[in-house]
Amino acid sequence: MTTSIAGKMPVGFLLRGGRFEHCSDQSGENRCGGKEAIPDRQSYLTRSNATIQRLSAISRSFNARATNWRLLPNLKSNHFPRLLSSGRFLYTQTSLDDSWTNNRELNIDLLFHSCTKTHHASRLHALLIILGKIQSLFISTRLVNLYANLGNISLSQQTFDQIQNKDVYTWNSMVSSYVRNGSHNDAVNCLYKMLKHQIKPDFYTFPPVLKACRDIKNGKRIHCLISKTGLEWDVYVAASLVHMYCRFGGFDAAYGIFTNMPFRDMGCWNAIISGFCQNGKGEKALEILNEMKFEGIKLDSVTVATILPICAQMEDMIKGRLIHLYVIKHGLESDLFVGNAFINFYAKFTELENSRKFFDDLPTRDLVSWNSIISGYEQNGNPNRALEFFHEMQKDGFTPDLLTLVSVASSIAQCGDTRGSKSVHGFVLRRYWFLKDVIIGNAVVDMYAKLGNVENARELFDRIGVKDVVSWNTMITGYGQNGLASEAIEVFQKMVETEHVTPNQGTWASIIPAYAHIGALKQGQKCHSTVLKTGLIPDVFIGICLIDFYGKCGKVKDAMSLFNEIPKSSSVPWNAVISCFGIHGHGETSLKLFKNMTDSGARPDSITFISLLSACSHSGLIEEGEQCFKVMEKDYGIKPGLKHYGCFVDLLGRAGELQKAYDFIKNMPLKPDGSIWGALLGACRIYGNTNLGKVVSEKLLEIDSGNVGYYVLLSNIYANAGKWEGVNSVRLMANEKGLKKTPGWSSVEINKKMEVFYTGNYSHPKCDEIYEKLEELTSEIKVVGYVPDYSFVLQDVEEDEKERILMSHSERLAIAYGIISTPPNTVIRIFKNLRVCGDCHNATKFISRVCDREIVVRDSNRFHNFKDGVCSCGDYW
DNA sequence: GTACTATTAG
Repeated sequence: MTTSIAGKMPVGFLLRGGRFEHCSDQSGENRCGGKEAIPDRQSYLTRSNATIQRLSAISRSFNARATNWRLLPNLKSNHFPRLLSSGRFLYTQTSLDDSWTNNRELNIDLLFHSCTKTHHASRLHALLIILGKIQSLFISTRLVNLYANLGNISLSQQTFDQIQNKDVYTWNSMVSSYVRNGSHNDAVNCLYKMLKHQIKPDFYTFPPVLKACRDIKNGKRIHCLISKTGLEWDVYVAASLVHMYCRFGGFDAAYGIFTNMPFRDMGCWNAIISGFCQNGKGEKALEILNEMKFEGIKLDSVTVATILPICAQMEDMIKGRLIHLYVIKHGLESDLFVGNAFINFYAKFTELENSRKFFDDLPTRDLVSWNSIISGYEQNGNPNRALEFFHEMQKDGFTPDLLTLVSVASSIAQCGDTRGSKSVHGFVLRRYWFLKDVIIGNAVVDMYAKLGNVENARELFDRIGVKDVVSWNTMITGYGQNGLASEAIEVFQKMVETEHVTPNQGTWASIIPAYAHIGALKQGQKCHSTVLKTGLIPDVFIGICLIDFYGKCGKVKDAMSLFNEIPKSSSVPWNAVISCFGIHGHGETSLKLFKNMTDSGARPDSITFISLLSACSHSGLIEEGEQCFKVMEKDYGIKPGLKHYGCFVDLLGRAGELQKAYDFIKNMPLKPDGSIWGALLGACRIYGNTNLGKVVSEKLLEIDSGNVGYYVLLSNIYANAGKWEGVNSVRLMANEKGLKKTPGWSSVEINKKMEVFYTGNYSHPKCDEIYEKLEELTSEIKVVGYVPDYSFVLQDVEEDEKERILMSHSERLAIAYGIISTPPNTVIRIFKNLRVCGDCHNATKFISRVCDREIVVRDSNRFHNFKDGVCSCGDYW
């Protein structure tokens, strides 16, 4: 907590109307709002009698049976501790009891140790004044330290100011109090004040001051001062100097001091190692570690705790394991810092059993241990276990901190626990943590977004005062993952306009998928060029996003050349490129890539097989698909999930194997969900199988009666067969349920701007021109053989009305607009949110021929490349 | 004096 905030908060105790109350605790809640000062020794000493009487009154109210005491020395053992206690002071109470009953001197040391809140300290402060102990320089200095340790720098400073004849020890305490509470400038100024008072700094003074230096200039100035006092080669001071230089990138200076030191203890070695580690010189740190070993010096717990995160960062599992052996050999396993470091180390390598072992074996645990194990489980996809640890931790008496809640928020999101999310939000809100650090704000925004609650996410996002890059990225991703690409783009644009934030790799990895989603080729390409300019490639993350992006925008070649550039250490780039060829109907290429993948040693995962199966399905590769399905579990140990079954049903269905698909569903070990029956229903529509369609739709409406898509499909089937009563009854059913059809829309990118068209919409400014063009096109294509297929019109109306309905389908509007707004020979790229209508598919083939244009349509399912009157995917939409 | 935890992204 900074001075300015703490300074505004009245903290301490009040003697008001016989009530002894504290008005504030560490959380900064101000309960009485009155002005407050720290206990003033003079007034207490002169008014001590009155005070004692008041104290006795209060004590009586604490303990009704106690009446016979007036003066301090006559206090009964069970009264006075009560005065100091506030529920958590049990330890003190017993120790005081002891001192009192045995007529011994108060154990002040114990009292100091028992203070865990500012108001405890204030009461102790009062007690010390009453007992006259405050005159002791030693005790008053301890109070300065105590307040600082409890995070109350303003009381610490006030206590310090009241001390007369301060010695070095007092000044040193004040300096380090400032540093501990983040008041860096105050610390440095305190040193200068101390010099002004002609107090000579000693080797306890400089280390904290060096820690407080915020820039190299200040650091060098302090270095000069140190040289003048002749303390330069003190081990503590020198180690601090080394660390200070490292912090500002002065590695040579640091190493220079280090090598010139006449004597080096463990701390010095650790200081330079940690200095290098924390400032991005992990390799150099490991070199020094070797040097150290060469000199026969053994690592201690600090060295281990410093070096382990570097091993994790450099993905050097082996080095970590060697250190583990070393630790066992030298009995450092039960060290708290070492244990915590290992919990994190193993969690990073997904070896939770090892993390768990360290956690279980720790003789004492601290908050970091709990946070580490919670985040370990959370990061490794076991949010339930993480939450169990969270509860266990509280049972164990630990108060969660901000970082605990970061992990908890993510766990709650992973569990899909909407109610829990509100609790998390409230928990953080009540503690004012949103003001303390952006991290927690970002985590909660992300939690809401992951739970699909974008409104709450946005509201909180807007409230975050100082947003950092991650805040923006989180919001962009949140929108993107909830299918709200245009909102994501809007946030991104706002971000670009905001000063002090520059997009980083995370930003690109969030915005590029949004552009991919709506097929905004030009805007995505602009991102790509910006990325190249900023030199962020070959970042694997962005590379993969771009592969996916180019794939979805129909630029298979670009996707492939990017794929060739990036490292392929995991399955993810492979998955991206396999699915890219899959959606374009190049199933064979996908299969070939899969072979390359396994040859290269990359391990396929469940997503690989989803991409692969859907690739087979898009290309009608039944046998290959069946083979994939078999191999998946047998050779790679991946249990097929619902998505895999869905792809496979789709594969059989598209190939016309309706009965086979139906039998397959009936025999599958998992309970089929809507998407699986939906795939079969889609196939029934393609092959006009009304009977099976009816059976399947009954199953579907049992499981998922709220999904409009299925009603639409079923009514499609009826309409196809000319059974208009069926169409009407389905429509009636859907209406009864209050379901509305998802409006179909298509977009086309003109001049780097996305234009969106809704089916049957006449509101576009160029509407007349568009319809004019469409009428012209329709008559032109009719000449070359286009026959409208009215089965795609679900309304039972006259033929010319049906033609008008087909013409106003969003994809056709977008194509017509594309043709009138772009120069000849330009490729027209359309994106449609639903599946392309079959008649539109047919019409587009003819349009591509009469206009001599290449038209690429990406719908919710796949790609359709139209050129010279043919479509790359045949007549199969 | 030196040490262990940190959110987003396919």
